[in-house]
Amino acid sequence: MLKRSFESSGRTTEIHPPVSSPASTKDRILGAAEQLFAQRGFDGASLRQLTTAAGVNLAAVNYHFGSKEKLVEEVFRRRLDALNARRMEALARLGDEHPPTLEEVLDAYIRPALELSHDNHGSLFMRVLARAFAEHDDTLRQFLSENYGHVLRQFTAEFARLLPQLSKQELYWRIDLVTGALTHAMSGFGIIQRKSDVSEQSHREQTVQHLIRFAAAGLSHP
Amino acid sequence: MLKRSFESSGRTTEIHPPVSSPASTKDRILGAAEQLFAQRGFDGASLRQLTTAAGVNLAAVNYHFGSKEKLVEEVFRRRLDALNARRMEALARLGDEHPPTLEEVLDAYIRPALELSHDNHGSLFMRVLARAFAEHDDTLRQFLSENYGHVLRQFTAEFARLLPQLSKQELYWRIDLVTGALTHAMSGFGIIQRKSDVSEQSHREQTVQHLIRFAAAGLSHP
DNA sequence: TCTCTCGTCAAACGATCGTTTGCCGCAACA
DNA sequence: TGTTGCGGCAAACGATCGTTTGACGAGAGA
Repeated sequence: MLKRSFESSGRTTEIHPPVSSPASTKDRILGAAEQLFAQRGFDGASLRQLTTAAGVNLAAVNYHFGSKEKLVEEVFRRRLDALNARRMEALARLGDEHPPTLEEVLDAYIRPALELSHDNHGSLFMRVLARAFAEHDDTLRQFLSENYGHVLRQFTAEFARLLPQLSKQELYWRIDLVTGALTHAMSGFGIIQRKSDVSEQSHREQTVQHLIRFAAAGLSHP
Repeated sequence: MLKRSFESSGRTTEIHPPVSSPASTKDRILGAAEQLFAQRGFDGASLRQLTTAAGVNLAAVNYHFGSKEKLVEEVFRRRLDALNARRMEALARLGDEHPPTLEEVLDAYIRPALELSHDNHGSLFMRVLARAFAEHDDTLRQFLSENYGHVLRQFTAEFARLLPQLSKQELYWRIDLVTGALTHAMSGFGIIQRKSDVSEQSHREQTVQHLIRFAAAGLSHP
């Protein structure tokens, strides 16, 4: 019957994701979609598998999201809105006292992503993100560029200020390589085994430091 | 009717790929498959699109390769056999006179891949490879590990010898990050625009040096 | 109480998928 | 000159895909 448009899909009524105890149909779909998209890809996961896993009717996806493609976008939006907001906050907080160092800027970029990838379902989402990078789907790339391009531009400007010796072309090159390394690592290829004698938190801190030092070396080498 | 097994598929009669002027049906399929897999993914490219592009009958794929999955493997095998052979040759050639440097080992690993990615269809194949990394398809990963794992192990051993200060865990970590960066870059994300005033060859040489220095910095930073 | 909207549901739609079938023509070989 | 087997072809197979439909019940508002 009535189909709610993508832009007005309840974003005023519920600011934060699930919270409600049994989880709404929309949130159950989003959760199952994230998991199945990560495991089998956007095309590989069918709406029938997805709705069965979520315990909802097949038609629910088209009713609540309009189409499978819109569902994909919503999966991204739900995570990336929070992720990039935290990145921007962290970056803004840096300039308060002194000009930030390269490692501090990298920390602002990397730490929110790593915290997300250590969430309950966050690591699944990082795989989804890696898939999106590998698939040269223009529609999805345009969506990402339009909605979150300003974050990358802001960080790029910061890197350019910190690495004035690099030409624009060189800088873009290195940022691209760093992006590839981080995406690859955080999508779960990097088998970051936590030893049983270190806490979850200290392990994460070690990983953050590891990634930051690698990225800093790749960006600033002579 | 008769279906030739995967292992004996004419690898004795024609050592090198196409060469024959109008190209055999098998090679036309392989070429079209490489292109379409790169553009639309393994699932996204249908056998009908593929055989139409190749100018062959729909049934030809199952006749010559047995199944779509076997075709995927053959696409990989055709490129990776040559690629990894050249890598191993380059690595073996290094030890002749003096113990190799880190940059020389990286050169042996990177240069063959970059030359492939600048080939006619080679760059398409690097995209296929990036997709394979992103898709956590166990069958495909096992195939890659079984057939080309020894190459990665050989280079890893060389890196371990050159970077004795790193723990095993640290070394694996860094190799993984470098792998992600190189895969990402060479699959065509890195927009390596060649300026019109430099030759193709000198541009490639610059790119090789760029990647080597980035990888060396990431591997050996304190 | 009547009406209308919303969410859910089973069922079906047409399209497309990978694979299989049976037939045909050509070339090699006896 | 028959026979045999390989490769190509159109056509169809059953399965699965994303999407749409129409009916049904619960709940809010008049």
